[in-house]
Amino acid sequence: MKKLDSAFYNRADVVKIAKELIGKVLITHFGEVITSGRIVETEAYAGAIDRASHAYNNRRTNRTEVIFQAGGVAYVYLVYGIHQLFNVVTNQKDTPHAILVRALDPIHGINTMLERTGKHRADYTLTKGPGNVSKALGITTRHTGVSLLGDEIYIADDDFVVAKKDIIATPRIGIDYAGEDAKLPYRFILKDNPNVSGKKSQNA
DNA sequence: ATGAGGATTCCA
DNA sequence: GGAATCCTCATC
Repeated sequence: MKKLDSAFYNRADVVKIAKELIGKVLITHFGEVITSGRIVETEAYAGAIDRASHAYNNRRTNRTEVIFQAGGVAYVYLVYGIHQLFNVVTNQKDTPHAILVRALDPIHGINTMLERTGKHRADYTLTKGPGNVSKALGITTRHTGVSLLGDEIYIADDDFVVAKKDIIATPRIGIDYAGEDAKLPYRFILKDNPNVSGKKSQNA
């Protein structure tokens, strides 16, 4: 397993990186506890020019500041007062690009994921959807700003091969407020993977 | 100080 | 289809 390095995260094309993250492995290692899963769904958020992005128009607030850091850190925030969403920050300092990880195929630590989520069966809902990804891997808003080059949270390449034709681009989910930008094909899913979130009509 | 709204999930 | 739930942000 090769941990992705700063050269991977610091590139300029956030949409391309979002696509490349499909098939990579997201790992959390807190204390002695390791959980991981293969990334099967991502969404790119193109910063200043993207109405769907929290950093649209270079909006800098306490919350969004971490997105302006150089690529390779975690951006974790709370939505609906309930769910914590894990993002990967990319590009250079002051260019606020981020990629939301929306679904995983569980690999390691499934029993721990069941404990964390309070679920009783390891079915496809365990890491389906961005709220569930964070919950299963134990990621919370405390981890916003954590480096992905460290050992607590990181992404690795285990040489798993994803065929180009098995990666499908679609519009992003839950961003109707973004006007025309809501139509951009910035969401990537691994074809036919049961963990992928959204309705069937959103996965073609 | 206040109020509106959200990159969701779960159940009916 | 609708509630849960609370932080963030813009505005007053």
